[in-house]
Amino acid sequence: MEAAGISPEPLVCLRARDLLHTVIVGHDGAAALITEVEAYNGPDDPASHAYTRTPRSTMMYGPPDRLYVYRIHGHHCANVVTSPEGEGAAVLLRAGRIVAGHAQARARRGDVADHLLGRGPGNLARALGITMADLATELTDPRGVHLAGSRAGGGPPAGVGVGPRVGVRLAADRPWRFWVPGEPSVSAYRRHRAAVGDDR
DNA sequence: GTTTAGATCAACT
DNA sequence: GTTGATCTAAACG
Repeated sequence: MEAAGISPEPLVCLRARDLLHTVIVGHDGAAALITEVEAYNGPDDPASHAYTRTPRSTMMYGPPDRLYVYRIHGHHCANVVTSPEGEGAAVLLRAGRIVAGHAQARARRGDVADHLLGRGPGNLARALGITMADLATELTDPRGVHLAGSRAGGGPPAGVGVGPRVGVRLAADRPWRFWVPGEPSVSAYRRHRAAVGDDR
């Protein structure tokens, strides 16, 4: 019997919330205020690449504040490893508002409206110039792609939107997506066509 | 065995 | 028209 058991959010969700309204600096001066993220909880999350442990996913089990990049549909997606060594949790950067280097971002993305430059994980990565070459980048090292030390959006967001992750097939109902309400750069929810929930 | 490159198609703008 | 923690297949060790 579930005694009013609202399952507590894993730590990675708190880290995901923390990343909102922080700035990620990409290549050639392009930078984005993070407005939408998703949490992936390693071995306890069927939707995570770390669910099966391989030489590749081992990187996610490594030290935090490193960049995990993967390809999908010919695009790249950027994740931040957030957990201490051994846990394999990471946060997908789903959207951001370009706050610097608009010209560079637009050169890579094409001539689109500002709020569309970093809308969606593939677009955000492209706007920032992130590719597989940036895999395992130290996000604390200002020489390359990195996270700004502190929030530059005027502080933490007033409220945070919460909902299920976009486009995942497995564990589709876990509300581990977080976004800044009112941000036009946040993408709409799209459920996977063959989405499957958890059995627990 | 694992990893990267490309593609498909429902949902979105 | 555009996008994407899916999917298949080719490349690699």
